[in-house]
Amino acid sequence: LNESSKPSSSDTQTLVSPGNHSGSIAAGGGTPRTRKKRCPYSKFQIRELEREFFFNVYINKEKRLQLSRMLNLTDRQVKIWFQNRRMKEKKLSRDRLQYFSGNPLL
Amino acid sequence: AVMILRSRFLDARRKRRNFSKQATEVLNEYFYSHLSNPYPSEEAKEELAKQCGITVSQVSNWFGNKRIRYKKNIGKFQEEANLYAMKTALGARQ
DNA sequence: GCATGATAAATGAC
DNA sequence: GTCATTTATCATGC
Repeated sequence: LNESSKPSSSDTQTLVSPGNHSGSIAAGGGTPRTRKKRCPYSKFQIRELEREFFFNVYINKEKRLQLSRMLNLTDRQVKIWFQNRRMKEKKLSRDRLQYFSGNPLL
Repeated sequence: AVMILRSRFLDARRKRRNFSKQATEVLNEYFYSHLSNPYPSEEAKEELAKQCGITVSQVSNWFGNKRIRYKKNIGKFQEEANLYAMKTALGARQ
C-alpha cells in the first residue's frame, strides 16, 4: 500500500503552507514557508514502531537510524513519532485515571 | 468487572458523540468574542470544560477544529459570527 | 452527503 | 526532551 513516505531524493514538493504559530489565525501576510504534508504511516510501519516503543519508550540514535532505514522513514520522522507516541501514552493514562476514578460506573 | 470497564473505556474513546446544544453555545460565545485571539488559557479551558460538561482535552479539540475550519472558510461562518456578535452585544447592554 | 469530534503527522516555542 | 499547536485524515452522527 504505502511503504514509502520518505522524501528520498527529490520529493520535496509534498510541501504545503507555513506553520502559522503566532497569535491570531488571520493568515499572516508573508513568508509562505513550506510544511511537509501529513502522510499516514502504513500498518507495517506502525507495527514496527509500536514494537520498539514497547521495549523502550525512549529510542537511541542507533536504533533510530536502523528503524528509519527498515521503514523507509527519515530519522527525524522516527524521532517525532516517538515524541508523539509518548504524549499519546500520557493522555491515555490521564483518560484512564479520569474514567476509572470516582464517578458513575454506567 | 475490570474487563467490562476496560472495554467500555475503549468504546467510549472510539465512539464520537456530538456535544449538547448548550455546550456548543458556550464554546461559540467564547470563540467569537475572542476572535482576534481565540486561544483560551489553561484556566479558561478548565472553566469552559466545567460549564460544558466535557473534558479539557475536548475543549482543546473543539478550539483546534474551530480555528482551522473557520480560517479555511470564513465566509461559511459569517452568519454564525454575526449571530454571536449580536448576542454578546445584547448581553452587554443588560 | 457533509458536519463534527477525535486522532495521527508535523512544526515550533521553550 | 515536553507540549500546545496546525493540518489532514479518520470515524461517526444525522
